[in-house]
Amino acid sequence: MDQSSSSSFVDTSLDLTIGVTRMRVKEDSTTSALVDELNRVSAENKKLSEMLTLMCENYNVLRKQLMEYVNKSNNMTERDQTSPPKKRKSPARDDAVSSAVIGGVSESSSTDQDGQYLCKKKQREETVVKENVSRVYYKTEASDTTLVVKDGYQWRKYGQKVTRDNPSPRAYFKCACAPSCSVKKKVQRSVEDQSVLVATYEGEHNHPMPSKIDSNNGLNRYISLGGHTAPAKGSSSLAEPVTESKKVTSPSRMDIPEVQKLLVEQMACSLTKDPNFTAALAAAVTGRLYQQNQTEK
DNA sequence: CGTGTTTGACCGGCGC
DNA sequence: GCGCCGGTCAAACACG
Repeated sequence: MDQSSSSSFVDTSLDLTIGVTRMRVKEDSTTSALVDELNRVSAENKKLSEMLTLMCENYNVLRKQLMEYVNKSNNMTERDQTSPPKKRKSPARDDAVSSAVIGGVSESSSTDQDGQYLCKKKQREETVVKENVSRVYYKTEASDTTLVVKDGYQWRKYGQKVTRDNPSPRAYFKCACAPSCSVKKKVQRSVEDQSVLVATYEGEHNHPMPSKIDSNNGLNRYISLGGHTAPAKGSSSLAEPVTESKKVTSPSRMDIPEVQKLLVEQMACSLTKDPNFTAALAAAVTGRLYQQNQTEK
């Protein structure tokens, strides 16, 4: 994963204050100076665009590799599971779990997510075959204390527990769409990021999706990896129903341009949340306006 | 009153 | 065998 390391640390910071200081020194600057400044900014913008493009390409390559890896691993562990889920316990819970990644959130992987809990589990369960389990990350407001994930299906909550590895309570849901459907899901906040809900789905729905609720919600954004999906920032834990039909082995349904578009949105969102960036941007804008006023007089 | 949620009790697996 | 812990049950409760 050399490419990721090289692309993940691309410095996209803009030194927007340079123009301001220069403008104050050269209050009587000519139009050519302005053009030079404009050219410089344009060049920098172009450079940043190229870097972003490179980053997107690297991201796509990594994504492709991950999907291939997930497909390969699931071909070996899945599809021979015919026995229904046990009533009580399914010990091999997390082995075949692959995770979705939320754009803008540093959800590295399921191994980082669960930390030592997963490490301990994996030590004794590496060879155990398991049922169809998927994990989905939902970005929510940190202040939102509800563990409700609207993913298109109807769920009935049947329990809640505080687990040892996570101070946040874990909610247990059963599919309420059909009595014969034994799909369960567990929803718990991420240890690392309280604004992220981790929903673990067990089993497969043996019925169609009841409704297309929330499908008209344009705020729903997902970046899927290896058959898992996750909403983007500001989606308020609403999920597109179509994502539920996906399984671990299914490839991403999102087109590459769509992913790139979302990536850009996530980066923009991250930048706008950076106080240093907004301060620098404000200084640059005010400086530019000041300069324009000076030149017009 | 019906339906969904909450929450304490209980069950069973697992490690020591 | 015992205790811990995750998962489930079911009575109590809330709400429309």
